[in-house]
Amino acid sequence: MKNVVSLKSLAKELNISVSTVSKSLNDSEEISAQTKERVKNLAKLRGYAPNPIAVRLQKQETMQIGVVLPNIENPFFASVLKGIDELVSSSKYNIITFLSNESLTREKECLDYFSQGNVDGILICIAEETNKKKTFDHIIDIKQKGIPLVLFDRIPMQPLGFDTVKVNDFDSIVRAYEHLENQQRRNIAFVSSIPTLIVGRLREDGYLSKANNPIVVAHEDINELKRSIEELIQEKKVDGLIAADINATLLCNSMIQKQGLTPSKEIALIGYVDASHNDLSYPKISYIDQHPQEIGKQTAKILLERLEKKEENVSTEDFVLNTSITIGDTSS
Amino acid sequence: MKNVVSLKSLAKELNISVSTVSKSLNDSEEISAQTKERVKNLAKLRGYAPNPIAVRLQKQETMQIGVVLPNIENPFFASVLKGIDELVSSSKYNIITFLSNESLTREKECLDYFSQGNVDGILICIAEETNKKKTFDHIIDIKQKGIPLVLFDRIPMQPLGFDTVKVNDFDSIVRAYEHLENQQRRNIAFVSSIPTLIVGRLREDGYLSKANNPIVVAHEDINELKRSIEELIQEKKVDGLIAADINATLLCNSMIQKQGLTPSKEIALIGYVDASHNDLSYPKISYIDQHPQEIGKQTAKILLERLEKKEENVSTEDFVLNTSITIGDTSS
DNA sequence: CTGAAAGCGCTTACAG
DNA sequence: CTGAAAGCGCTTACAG
Repeated sequence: MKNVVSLKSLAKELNISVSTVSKSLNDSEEISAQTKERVKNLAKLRGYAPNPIAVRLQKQETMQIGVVLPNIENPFFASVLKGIDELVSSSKYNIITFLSNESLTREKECLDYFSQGNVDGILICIAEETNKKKTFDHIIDIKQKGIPLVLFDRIPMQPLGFDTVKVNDFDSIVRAYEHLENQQRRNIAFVSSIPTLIVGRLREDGYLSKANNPIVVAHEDINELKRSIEELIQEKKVDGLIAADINATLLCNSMIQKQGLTPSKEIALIGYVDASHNDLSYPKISYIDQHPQEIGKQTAKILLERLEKKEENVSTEDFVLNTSITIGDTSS
Repeated sequence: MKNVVSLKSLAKELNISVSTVSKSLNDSEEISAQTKERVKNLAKLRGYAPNPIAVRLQKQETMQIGVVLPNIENPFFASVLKGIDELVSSSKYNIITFLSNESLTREKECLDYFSQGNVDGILICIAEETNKKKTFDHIIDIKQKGIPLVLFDRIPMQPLGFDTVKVNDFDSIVRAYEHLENQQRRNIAFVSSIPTLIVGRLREDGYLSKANNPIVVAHEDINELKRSIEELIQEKKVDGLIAADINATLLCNSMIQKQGLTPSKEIALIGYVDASHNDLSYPKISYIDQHPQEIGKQTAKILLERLEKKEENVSTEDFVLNTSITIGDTSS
């Protein structure tokens, strides 16, 4: 029903062989200009498009790139995906998107599927559960299959032997700290809802490297975190907050607002937010911009390059992208 | 390099024919239990997985579903995608995600690609540009190809002959209006950044059906909208705001906050927000919950059913899902 | 310059 | 119960 027009049907109509039709459409040197013309004209007329599945079987390429995202509802990953899409959509490849929903089991299923010959390359940010359990065998296995894979954002401390793309988390927080110091903030606390996540630990380390009397408030449970932040603010011992992730940032801002404090007066805040959302809000929260689209683009770029040159033994690279600080109303 | 283990290699190792191996692995009745055992054991031992491309070519199915989203950075669509993923990932299909980025041209490219035999079914929300130009030929063309397609969210007024899934936009706003009326709000304005979008018009119509002295503030340009909202609030002639979309909602809230007004006191607000973001914010904005994941699930469900029974001439259905109102701090 | 043949890795009537 | 053959729709050495 779909592709009634095939190489065979074109060949029959033109009274020539399938091979000649195929070669003509692929602009082979072997074929006379005249024949090519005839074939191409009819092909256009009949609206011929090669059956992609057949081409892939023949070429032994899937033309597809598998992407595993931990959580599409986190705007960070949505933007990363947009960046990936921008690069991939202008290549010959397509994206198959899988969501691990932070589950190790699901992540394994995704990689299993991918490694069964369904994709030519893989882009993955590991799930929270994977991060916690430090189980990476299913990822390392991909190497045996000869499928290029690029890790992004949450990069395990131990090298897994793949290209990686991340931002300078440690430095980002150091610079956020310095920014608050320049605002004469002297009692700066660190608030996190991702204490066990790799990026969360790096950010905390950045904070600890600067703070003389560190105050760290960290809970994975949002309600607990909320209560702790509330206490922290009510005690009035801090005049600056650095939040390690979007949830912590929103909670900090929310608690400050609820207390009726003036943004950036009694207490300054810098953290991580969704840029487009933040731009339309008041107060605009000062934030560390990770340029998620750039992360996506860089990740895709590396994979596309790998796919292009297909050399298996090239050593892997670790890309570290820079963040920038956008100052809003909560620190000025 | 990838699939060194194939039916052929298994057959050779077992000294039986490829067809017997194939049938054994597919649990054919024709094969003896003993042979099946031998084959399956070796297959497991060698880690055999059928080459998906070859299977697809044979079965004339791609096992893939194409999804076109206008804007992945809008949390609404991110959640819809999550809903779609939830259903599709437990089926035999996979999702190929394309982003139209609100461009008609890009949307056409996506559908062209899909219709060239790359997917078995399509899920699409049309781009803003498509909506504006009312150009739907590229969508209607899909019907000739016999590929099932389901439209969601932005459903053109004129029927295109496909299944559709949307929410009751008109009624949603009517109920939001009534909610504010119950709060003794008497001068309720309508604020929109999507005046030309189908859903925006329906929402506006809902508002107009209720308001005696309607005040509509609508601009696609965010900065203009911002100025207009500011004026509207400063004039102090309204005590209630209904926002038609996430951007309008955030701007309204931001302007109210900036004026130092107490949430829900001088002026009430209800609109559209990202639920998870809103839950962590203060003030929590009262909002119309569209249950985007449910939209995604319903959309995917319909397509999967179509794919299952493959009847071509079944009449199409229009599904209208209900929204609900979640009351926050901005109206109580 | 054109075409017959083999093959990509599978499935499935059909024969034995 | 097993296997040889044809075919899914292409591509590409190879012969002519």
